[in-house]
Amino acid sequence: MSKNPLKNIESINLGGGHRMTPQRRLVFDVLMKSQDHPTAAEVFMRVKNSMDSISLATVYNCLDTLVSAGAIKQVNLDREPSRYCGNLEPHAHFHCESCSSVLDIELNEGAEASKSVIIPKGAKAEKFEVAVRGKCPKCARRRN
Amino acid sequence: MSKNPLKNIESINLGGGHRMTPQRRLVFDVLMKSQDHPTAAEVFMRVKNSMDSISLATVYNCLDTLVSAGAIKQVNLDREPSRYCGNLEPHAHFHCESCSSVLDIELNEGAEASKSVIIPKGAKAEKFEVAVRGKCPKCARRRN
DNA sequence: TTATTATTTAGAATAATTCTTGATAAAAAT
DNA sequence: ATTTTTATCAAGAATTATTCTAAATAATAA
Repeated sequence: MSKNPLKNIESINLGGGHRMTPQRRLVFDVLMKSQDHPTAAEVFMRVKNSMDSISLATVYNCLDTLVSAGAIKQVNLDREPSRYCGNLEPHAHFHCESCSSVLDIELNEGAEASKSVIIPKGAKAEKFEVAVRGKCPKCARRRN
Repeated sequence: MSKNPLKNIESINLGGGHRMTPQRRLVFDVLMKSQDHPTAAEVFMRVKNSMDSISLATVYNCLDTLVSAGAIKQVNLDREPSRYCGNLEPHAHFHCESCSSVLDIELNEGAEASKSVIIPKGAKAEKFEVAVRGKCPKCARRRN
């Protein structure tokens, strides 16, 4: 189960007249239940179990809406399909170069990523993102 | 001019029987002369000035070969087209959310990004990447 | 109710990138 | 020097993730 301070979907304010719909609820629930970082296509397959009539376009729409509302996170690594993440706690991502899986990794208190770079004069830094690439525990063990 | 320890293209070993060709040389030269981080399409346009017959597919091929050889870097931010970077010095990227430009930013000695995250037991971290998002000096000034 | 606005769906469209194929060129072998 | 092998190039087709379009449906507001 992902760490998400939103007790449930009902507490999400989608904003701007957006409605909470069965489709959005299901997409959100799937992400809350997911340990991995599914792509839109994977979310689609999982949601289809509960609602066979849902379309891939709707899954994309729902994911976009939930990302905009700050209810979930979108994770982009390299040129691979976007992945989605229900963990709203600040964290970074570990990207396995062997199996392409994505793992959440914890941030070290007191060693913020923001301290590791020198922001150019006049620029306004808003978000810092750390991505680690390598071999996940499973793949490292198999030494492939 | 990008910081690149390779004096010139001739010193690049492409490896595995790969040849240094006029097209690869030109693509490399364009990146050496670029301050920005051009996309493949932009590299294509710039290279076309020197060699009108070159094709976009060839530019993609050359970029891939040069990236594999370690002569240039590929920079992927969000789902935007890949950008290419002739700066081989360790550095991070600042991504402007207003104009989509990409700036190289320096790393702070002694505050390595690797210290900011906790690598899972058993995983082998190979590369650390810091990306900063915000407004570049130009866009921050215009407050848009 | 009626009018307005948001949502869903299926499929078409888009765009970056990769793949395919035949032609060309360079390198290696004879 | 030819022949053979291998690598490269170019044009365009194919792929794939994602977005867009348009019509149907549903929810909300008037």
